[in-house]
Amino acid sequence: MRLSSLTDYAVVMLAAAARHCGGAARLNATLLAEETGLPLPTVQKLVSKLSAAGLIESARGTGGGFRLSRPPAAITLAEIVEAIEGPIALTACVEPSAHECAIEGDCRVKPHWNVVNGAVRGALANVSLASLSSPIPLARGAVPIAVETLGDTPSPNPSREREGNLVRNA
Amino acid sequence: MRLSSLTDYAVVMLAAAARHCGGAARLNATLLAEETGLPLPTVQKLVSKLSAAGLIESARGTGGGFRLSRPPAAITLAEIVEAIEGPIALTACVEPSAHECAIEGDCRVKPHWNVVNGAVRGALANVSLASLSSPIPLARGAVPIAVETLGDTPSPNPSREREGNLVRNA
DNA sequence: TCAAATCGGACAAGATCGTTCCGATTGGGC
DNA sequence: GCCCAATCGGAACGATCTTGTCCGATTTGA
Repeated sequence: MRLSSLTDYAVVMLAAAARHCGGAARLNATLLAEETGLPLPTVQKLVSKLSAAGLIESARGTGGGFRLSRPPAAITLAEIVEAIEGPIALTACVEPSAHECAIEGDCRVKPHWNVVNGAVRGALANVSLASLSSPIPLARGAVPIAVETLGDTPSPNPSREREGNLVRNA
Repeated sequence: MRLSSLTDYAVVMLAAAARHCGGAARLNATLLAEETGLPLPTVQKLVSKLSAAGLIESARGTGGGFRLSRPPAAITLAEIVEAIEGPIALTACVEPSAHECAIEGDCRVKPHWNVVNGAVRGALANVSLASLSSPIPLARGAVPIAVETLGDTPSPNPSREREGNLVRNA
């Protein structure tokens, strides 16, 4: 239930790019690497994936670089996640490709996964890059926030630590 | 953005348990392993985690077994996910433990992650185990389904295949 | 006292993730 | 018209995590 680190980095990088004249100016990977604190090769890889997904337009050669292909308000978090990690699919069931789940027709759980998957994707699609780069977090009315029993479960398996993440500035 | 396989198996296992007299009868791991097609050691590991999380009550010794500690309608999908994978945290930012994200106070993206994380968790908390084991998927009114631009992005990186999943019956 | 069943830890195999390096391509300067 | 510099793009490597399995310890009923 965690996004990959690359997705996290991509959000930070795109948010930084959105603050540069709303994506109108042309940026290069070196500049953004210095600004965000991410390693340059990592930024380059992100640029590759985001360009392949159509979220940014890149130009090669001297003085080249890239810029957002759309205004930040028209880019959703769901698109960023899908650009880096592929289609949003909580389980193998909801992916369109064929899977060898025995007695797929009789599975009573499978139909529900599509609903849950759509709900999760909707939560991500409600967040735009523009709101992500704004200084104050505005709780959108369309996003349901349900954190009722968050302090009940006292960290079932606290052995799941991953401290080795890259230091980043944003 | 994908749940682990063990979480998928836990849902299948609990849904099968819920269908046994609503969790009133006492079950054992061997019976459920045969019924779901999951390997017995995997079911045993799941029973351990779910018992530690308080979702099921287990009794040792001859004639022992386990049963749901609550009615299926009172167990949510979010709780199952947290029991197996730990707290729901899309990024390292939203976890309560301290992280060395440089200039955390100046990060403009971090506050938004809490909102997004709550929305995703809310989508999972709206699904109960009872609805998960019902034959017909009822789209709950509280769950926002937004799949507007699902066919636009033509599978950015289709190399993400994971076919080696266990065959399961549900 | 024995048998049945859970509980906990340990282990190897596999896949995935993150990083780094190097080649291909393009545009400007001479 | 040619060369050089700067950049994107793809491939490969190592590290880390997850997964699946097994075995011994503990507990309870017959």
